[in-house]
Amino acid sequence: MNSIKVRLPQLLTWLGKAAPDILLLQEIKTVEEKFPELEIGDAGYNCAVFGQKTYNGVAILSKRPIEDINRGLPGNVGDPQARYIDAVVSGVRVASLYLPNGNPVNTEKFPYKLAWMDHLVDHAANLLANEEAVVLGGDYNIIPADGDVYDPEGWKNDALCQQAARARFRTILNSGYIEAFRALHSETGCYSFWDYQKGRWQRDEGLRIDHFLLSPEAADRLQACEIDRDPRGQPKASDHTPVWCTLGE
DNA sequence: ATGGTAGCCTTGCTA
Repeated sequence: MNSIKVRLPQLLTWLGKAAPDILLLQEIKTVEEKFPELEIGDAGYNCAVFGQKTYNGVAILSKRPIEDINRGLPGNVGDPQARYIDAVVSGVRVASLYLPNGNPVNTEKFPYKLAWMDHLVDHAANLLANEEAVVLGGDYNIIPADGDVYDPEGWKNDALCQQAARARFRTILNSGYIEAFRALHSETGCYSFWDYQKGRWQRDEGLRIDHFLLSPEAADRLQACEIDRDPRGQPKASDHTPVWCTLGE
């Protein structure tokens, strides 16, 4: 979302219109003490926040009570970056994650991304053992396939397209998760992010990097998954736009 | 033409 402080009005507008039961936020760019819990509470939502000054920061908003909150990616001890929070809402384990970008590839940022993904692979597999509905949602900074980027050739060397990163993403899928949007849609050219620069939004030159991964118990309940492009076209928009999914009983 | 925009505070770094 690129700053909760700047985009609180847009967030409240969207909450009022879309009225989701749960909202997963990434890149709030602030600490828990400065998170606008009062305003969001007035809108009818509880908050669970794992914040950080300046960069990163994730949160879960929910109409229903948020239970068993866990801050930080289990197993990734000592990680100074706030990129993962999970909790239980209405019996569903829900995670909001902000996977490292990894660019430039020839710096320490890329191995940090891969190491973070290795922990996510392990944690996702561990969650499957509980045989509960699990939804791992957020900014994965992974372009799963060439149909998910406007210029695959131009992006092939970017960290978001690297084989090593895509392979780890597929490992999670192979372990038993489905990627909700792709499970329900075969069409390409559907994007969740458009860079601020070079008129990418106006040209519809985007990336699909925001995903929901669902355990079998959640996948059985999946009814719909869509991208709401409307907020990206509004004034002072985030460079990401909301992706949503619905689970039945 | 190694550009361009946005947000944070570290007026450079991250995306």
